[in-house]
Amino acid sequence: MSAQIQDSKTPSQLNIDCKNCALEKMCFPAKIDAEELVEFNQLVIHHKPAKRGQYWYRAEQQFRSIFVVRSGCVKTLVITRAGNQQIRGFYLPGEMFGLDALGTGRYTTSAQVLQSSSVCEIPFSKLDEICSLLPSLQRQLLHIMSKEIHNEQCLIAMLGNTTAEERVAAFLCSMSQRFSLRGFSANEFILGMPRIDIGNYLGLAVETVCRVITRFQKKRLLTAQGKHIKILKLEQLYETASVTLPCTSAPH
Amino acid sequence: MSAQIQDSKTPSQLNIDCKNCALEKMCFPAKIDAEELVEFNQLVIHHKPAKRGQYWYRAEQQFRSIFVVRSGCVKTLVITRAGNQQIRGFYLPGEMFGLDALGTGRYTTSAQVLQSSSVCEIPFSKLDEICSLLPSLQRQLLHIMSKEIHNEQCLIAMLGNTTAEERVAAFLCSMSQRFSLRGFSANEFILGMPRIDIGNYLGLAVETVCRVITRFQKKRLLTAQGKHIKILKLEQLYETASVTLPCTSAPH
DNA sequence: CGTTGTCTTGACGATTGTCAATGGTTGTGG
DNA sequence: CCACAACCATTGACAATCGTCAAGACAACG
Repeated sequence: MSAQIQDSKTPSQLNIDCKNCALEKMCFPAKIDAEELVEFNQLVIHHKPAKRGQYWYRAEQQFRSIFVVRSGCVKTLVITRAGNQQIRGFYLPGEMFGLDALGTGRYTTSAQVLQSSSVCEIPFSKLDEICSLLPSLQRQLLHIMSKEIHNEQCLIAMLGNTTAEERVAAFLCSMSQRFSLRGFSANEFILGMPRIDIGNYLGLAVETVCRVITRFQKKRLLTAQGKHIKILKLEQLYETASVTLPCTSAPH
Repeated sequence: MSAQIQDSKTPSQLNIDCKNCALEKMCFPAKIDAEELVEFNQLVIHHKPAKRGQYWYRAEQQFRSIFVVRSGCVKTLVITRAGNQQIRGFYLPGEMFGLDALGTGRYTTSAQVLQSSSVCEIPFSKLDEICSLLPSLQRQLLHIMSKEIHNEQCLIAMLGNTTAEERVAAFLCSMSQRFSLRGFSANEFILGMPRIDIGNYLGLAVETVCRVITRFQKKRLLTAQGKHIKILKLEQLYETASVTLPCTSAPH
């Protein structure tokens, strides 16, 4: 089952350069200098936008690349023994996925496009070569991975909360934070994923997610029209989330 | 608040050598050669056993070292806004903690001794130096971090389960696996942590953890006498856990 | 403009948290 | 070795929360 995105159409590279990318400051090459950036740019595959539902890789496939979201939203998931999908993470612009495969040599999750999104692919064999020449890049990679660990610890914090309100609040705070760190508004954003995926991710039924959001609206903490979220009382939302945020993905 | 373990008594180094350590095969220097191991061993601080309740580091403190559990059990935790502790992870012999600090330069959790345990400390500044000389060690560090990411994804999987039975089953399976990977029995082990910490970790009340374990005993899936767990039907426990395990810490 | 998927709400039953009580375990100091 | 004090594990009763089922509104998309 070679079910990569290349199956249906072969996406060619776009004429995009790391140097001009809006994400440059928060992406992989954030701390390397101009000359090195040119070199780095050459190994990156800047894919054309991919449509909803398509896969960047599937669980068990051999590790080949690390990916960075340029726009849109990507989710990672596994299929449980019962045959259900369980969502492991959402990735917003500037965030990196595929890192978990580095240790085992195989992807442990599948990565699927949620909103149509553009993604950059960094083949690891080449990255590894370059890293051994550029200590700063090597260090940058370590930092990104450490941040990833930190992010996941924060997700764990979120899921460790016992009540649905705490979890949903923590989820929204984490989203707010991630958007904010990428230069978007911390108070108003469009969620890239449907409620059912949020529920799956948080270990809650869709209906519970909806009801909690409705409750938050009645308390005037926020307004929500579908995926469009506007947070009115961020501080109070953080209090509801209870756990020690801020947590997620600072620019690398 | 300099609340490290050194406060009460200054633990001196033990006369222990990485070369003779039972964990050598699954620890940090697993893949480096004999000469390099000597060098590596010199930078490791082999601490004397620490007592229950003592801290190895606290959240917000400046990152200085990575730690490896040699024996016993260590938990990492944060204090929530409400002033409660939330447990982020348990670390068994051969497992490494403190990795999340690498990116931010500060520990994001506090690390506290559960069962009295021995720990090795690896000062990072020196490790960083050695790593730039030994590419194999550098690569090993990346692998360890990637594994850590994978582990946490598995925890996320566990917490993403909606029912208490699924969560507790997943927790026990994960423990079974981790013990097994370290050469202990997969079916019979002593949990290093009290029920209340398991509950906290899983987002469940203590009583629920107890009741689920009692239910498992009635179903003859396992027997439990306090912390002593004996799994009778591991396969069925995995089915109850639902999520795709195996997941945790393969030897690095 | 219909089709499909998503969001929202209500009703009800199952699960889980809270409170309270009891017995067991572990560790400490005499 | 014993006695005591913490701490821990377990169980029951009851209330709150959450999942399930069902139905309808809304939105996105071809």
